[in-house]
Amino acid sequence: MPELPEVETVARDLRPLLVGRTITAITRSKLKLRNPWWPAGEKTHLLGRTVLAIHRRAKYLRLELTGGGCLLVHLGMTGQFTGVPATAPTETHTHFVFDLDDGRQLRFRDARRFGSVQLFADNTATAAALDSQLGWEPNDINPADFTNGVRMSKRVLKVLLLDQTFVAGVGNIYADESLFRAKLHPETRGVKVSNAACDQLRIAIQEVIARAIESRGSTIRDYVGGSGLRGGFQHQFAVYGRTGEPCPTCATAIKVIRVAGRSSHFCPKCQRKK
DNA sequence: CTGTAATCCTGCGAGC
DNA sequence: TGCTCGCAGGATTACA
Repeated sequence: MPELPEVETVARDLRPLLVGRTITAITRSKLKLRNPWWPAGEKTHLLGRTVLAIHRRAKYLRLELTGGGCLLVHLGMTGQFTGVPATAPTETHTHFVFDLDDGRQLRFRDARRFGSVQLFADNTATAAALDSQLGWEPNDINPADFTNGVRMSKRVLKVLLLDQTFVAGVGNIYADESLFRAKLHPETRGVKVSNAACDQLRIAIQEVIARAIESRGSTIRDYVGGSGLRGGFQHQFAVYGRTGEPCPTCATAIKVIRVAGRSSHFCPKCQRKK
């Protein structure tokens, strides 16, 4: 599941392959992705445009183009966004192929089509619109505002961490790993969390995300980086997907429950509900 | 405000 | 061996 660390890895991988390259051709499958390729009123063109920069915000990638436009990409659940030699065989579920001027191709592949690729005419406006809809980047959380936000909320912590308008970029895996690291139960409500525990949670999120980026993200099944390499952080999971296995701290069996429709893994001894 | 559930979609593994 | 079923869960929306 591509979350912030996976998307960041794709951005880092793609920068040396894409920045300065010009798009010379586009091939597209007929199958619909989550959002329209040409959003209403955004008609512009992509052929002949050069990639100026690649930006990541939360789980979104934005390719800034010459001519003022941008390509906005979300990997959804199973999306892959890779730069490969044009001679590489095209795999099933490839929905976009962008030919580049150096003999490589930028490809978007997504079996379940929860992802999207959209072309916007105004890069600046697109960046601003994203910003207005998203909360803090984990490495840019305001500590006092974070604590206030948690303590003013009656929602359970798991739901709060998945809320992209609060902290942006955390998904199911890193929410569970962060809560374990902060020793907080996923069903504890924000109002019940002490100031000190809020600080621990904020730091836990930042550390988990940073460690995951260092390991190039997590590959459960589908995820690969921008050069096609799998991630490595799945080998460092403390709780996610480890139901019944021993807690790394106390060896108690990890439990899984459903919170807001999502599987939530935790140690019943280290993470007591408050 | 908060919560629940449905929606989009395919692949895979469990169970029979 | 081949079938059905449940599950995976990011973002959004409808509804209680």
